[in-house]
Amino acid sequence: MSDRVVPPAARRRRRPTKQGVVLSEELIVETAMRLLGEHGAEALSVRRLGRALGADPSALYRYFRDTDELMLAIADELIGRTLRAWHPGGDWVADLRDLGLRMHAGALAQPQAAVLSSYRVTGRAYEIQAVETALGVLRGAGFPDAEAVRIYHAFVDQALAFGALDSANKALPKAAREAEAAVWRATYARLPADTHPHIHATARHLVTDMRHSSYPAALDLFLTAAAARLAQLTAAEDAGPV
Amino acid sequence: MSDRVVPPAARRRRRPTKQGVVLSEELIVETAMRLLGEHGAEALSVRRLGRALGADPSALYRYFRDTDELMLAIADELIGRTLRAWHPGGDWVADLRDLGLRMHAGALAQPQAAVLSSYRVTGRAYEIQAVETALGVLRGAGFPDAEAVRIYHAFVDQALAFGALDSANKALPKAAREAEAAVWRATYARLPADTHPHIHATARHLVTDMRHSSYPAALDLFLTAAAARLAQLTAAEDAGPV
DNA sequence: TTAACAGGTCAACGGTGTTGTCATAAGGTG
DNA sequence: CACCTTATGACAACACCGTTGACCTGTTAA
Repeated sequence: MSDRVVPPAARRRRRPTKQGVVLSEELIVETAMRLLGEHGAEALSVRRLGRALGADPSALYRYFRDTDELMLAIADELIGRTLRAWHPGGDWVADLRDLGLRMHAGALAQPQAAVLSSYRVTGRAYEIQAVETALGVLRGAGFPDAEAVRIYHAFVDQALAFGALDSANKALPKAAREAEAAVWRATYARLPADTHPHIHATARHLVTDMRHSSYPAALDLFLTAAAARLAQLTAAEDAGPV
Repeated sequence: MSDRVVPPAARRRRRPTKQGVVLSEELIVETAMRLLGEHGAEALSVRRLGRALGADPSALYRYFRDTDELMLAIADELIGRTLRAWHPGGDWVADLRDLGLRMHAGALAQPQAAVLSSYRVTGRAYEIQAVETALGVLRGAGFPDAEAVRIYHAFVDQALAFGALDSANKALPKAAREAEAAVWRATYARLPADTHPHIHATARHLVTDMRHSSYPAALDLFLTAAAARLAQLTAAEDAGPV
């Protein structure tokens, strides 16, 4: 039964469900995102989504082949939102910092979509647009092509990787997340100085620091190093022959 | 029934299962990792694990409170393997680079386990040992406590995040991975210069560069920035009052 | 030798994604 | 307007999943 899903363009009849709701791809994605936002990652299941929509769970399979396809639709919408909100201003370091933070925040806004989509190359419109723009920022800053690609690659993977890591953590059941916070307070903060001198000495910092994402710090280190690299490259160019 | 799990130290009787297997925490973790490696993440369930062990699924609950605790045990074993192979030599930059590359390689060696465990704080023995050692390297290098924790946090999260990202990609079904490579060759490399000038200009580099992990590059940028930060800190200290 | 009990087994519960089948309302056609 | 086709929603069932309470039995300490 592989022809269960009808391509969106071919949809014409919109029979309402028993409860009077007229389904559509958009409505389903929208409702799924609302469920995720309101009740967390574990609240999203085909059955719950069906209930929230006022439709039989199996009706969703007329719109998405499986849950994975639904996740990708959510992820795609996410990329679009991030990109639409970003407006480069001319300072390449500031622009990249802004883009990175927006990608990270966008991932955290829909953690479980981010977890599933971060490591995929879609080749779709929004992604291409993002690559083009980011590369433009780096080349405009003065990076030679090969270097621009290297920096771009590291930058985007870092944003995606941290986005996924922090999203995965955020998507954890509440009990597990609280247990992790407790580990820092109850286990690490109580290790004695004689067996674990370094943890003991920094325990206070560990408890406060490990609660938050390290992405902003990592991003700033990244941008610092990238700027240094650019300075180094242009200096070599100025000194050398044409 | 919260006393279902008996602490490992208190275990004494080891009744074999119906099929003659003598269970243990180690055997369960080992078997779980083998299942992950052989049949992918979706092959790991309590019931399948029980079958693979030759025991009733519910027997596992004598060793782990729930599946989450089992995941943490797997994560810790992964850390342990990496840690045992790492021997710091005194140069903090070289040591951290080596540790980062080993963590990344360790994740790729067990991609399925890495994907599931990278974002967990276990509070178990190996993890504690890893935190202690890495903090020691940074404090030994001269970072003040708060800064050592910040750098440590960014470093370890970066290694885990890239490890998970690249693992997830590696664990993709073969067809999907090939499709992704094709996207760079067939879609990105063919975009015309007038609509996508930056992608067009760097297409050659994109095709070759995006195939590989960007972690080594990101790690080197990270270490460069960290070293610069240390120099800056010690310079300020030398200049200022005692 | 025996009594306690750790630990393996069984059966059941309420959840999950998914699919084969059926019924029916929407929409085109005459 | 009536008729026919068919898209699409509903239903029921399947095979899983994690988890738990009750039971049973081999191991071990006394």
